[in-house]
Amino acid sequence: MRLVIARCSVDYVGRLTAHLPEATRLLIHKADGSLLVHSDGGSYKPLNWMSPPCTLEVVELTEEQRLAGVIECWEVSHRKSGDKLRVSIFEWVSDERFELGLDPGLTKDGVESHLQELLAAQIERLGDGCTLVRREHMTAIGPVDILARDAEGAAIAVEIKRRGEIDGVEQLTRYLELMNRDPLLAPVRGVFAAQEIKPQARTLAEDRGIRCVVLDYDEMRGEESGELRLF
Amino acid sequence: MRLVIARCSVDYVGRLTAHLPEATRLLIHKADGSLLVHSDGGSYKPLNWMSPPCTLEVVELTEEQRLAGVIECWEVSHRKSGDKLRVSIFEWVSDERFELGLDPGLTKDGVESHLQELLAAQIERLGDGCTLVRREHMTAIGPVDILARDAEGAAIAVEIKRRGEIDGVEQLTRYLELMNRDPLLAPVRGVFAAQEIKPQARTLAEDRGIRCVVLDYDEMRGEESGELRLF
DNA sequence: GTCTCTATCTCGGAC
DNA sequence: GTCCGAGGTAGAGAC
Repeated sequence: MRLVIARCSVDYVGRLTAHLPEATRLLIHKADGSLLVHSDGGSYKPLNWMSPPCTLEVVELTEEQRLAGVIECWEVSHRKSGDKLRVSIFEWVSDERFELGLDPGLTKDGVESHLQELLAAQIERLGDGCTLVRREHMTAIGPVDILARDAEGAAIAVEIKRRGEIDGVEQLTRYLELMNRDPLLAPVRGVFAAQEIKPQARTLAEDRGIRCVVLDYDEMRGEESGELRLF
Repeated sequence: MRLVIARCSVDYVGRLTAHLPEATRLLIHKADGSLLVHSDGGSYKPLNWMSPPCTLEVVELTEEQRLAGVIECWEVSHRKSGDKLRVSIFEWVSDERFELGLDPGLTKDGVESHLQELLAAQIERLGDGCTLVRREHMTAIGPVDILARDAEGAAIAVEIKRRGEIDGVEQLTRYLELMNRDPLLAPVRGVFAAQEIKPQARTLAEDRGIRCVVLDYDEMRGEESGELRLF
């Protein structure tokens, strides 16, 4: 990894055109060839960048650049898309290299799949007498998160999100339309389950006869660990 | 901006739980308090991070940590959500500070708004005799990108995307449903215009009677500059 | 390879 | 502030 602090301007030409005026910034050139341009704020996302696979080339300065005060120019090109990042350097502040080695990487827990797991194990949260048919029930246009049956045996299709927004309702609507054409399943009712459901999404869902269920993640996790203690 | 290279492990507790095992990494502590943890690859997105507004605190080491070889421990807490990032440092490799100052920021060009501008100026691409009514025509659920009328005076609602995908068709469908309830506008036809239209989106659109129009950005830009030259 | 959906999405704009 | 839509979305997983 090469870390450079320099006064520079940056131009990107690719899926869009973008320009960064001259200022002092952090340039991170990673071992995989990628380049990140960071300012001292506006976290996480670089001001500009080039993703791997790409190559950095120090290019010859034109007379025009030299007169403008440029002392070095980098051209970072994406190997497939042809996108280009041009960094014009006006002043070096710092330039260092470090050997970091491979990173063991991040382990995560607590996302949508966990919610799905918990709801499958606590399917009665959909209503008394509900039973699980299966998780990831396949349809022609993709898997429905949970397929269940109510106390009377009628099918229920459940779409689970961490945050329930309009596109989740649309997704469930497409599944329901398709599943209701299957005489073995129809009629299928829809349930939109999420930790948090946005007002617009709730309105759209209820307008379409889809029931909204807010899931309490901590409570569900507590119930799971409580059950585990019984064994 | 403080740049640290250190052997460290990182734990995040917040919207999810995540852990990074001990390894040498780059820690970027920005002027706004945010912290980024980067490895030497997998560009753009940090392995872990904390967004502003947040505060970094050097916390007392427990006996357990000391025995495990930790020499310093940071706790970065988000001021509102309570999310926490804990960085346990085992070895310092480098530690430097730089004054970068405020960044003038990025200027962009070439996105959806420009496509909208161009299509408004070249509205005949929708068909001979078409006329522009207005851009960003407001409806109760949001603005329609372009409202136009065909040679016969019938209304046309246009949704513009850089890449036309299913959710864009759903969005236009919602607008059309609403607009067709308005006796002053109805009947309103839909046009889905994009630089590139995905097969699934095209199928869905045509199934709903929405016409698909592929926009050639370079050609439209050329026509614009060609017209400008005439003046 | 393609397509699809998630994301500690981030970011900006409107209300 | 909240809500909503766009993104050079990126990234993972299924087919």
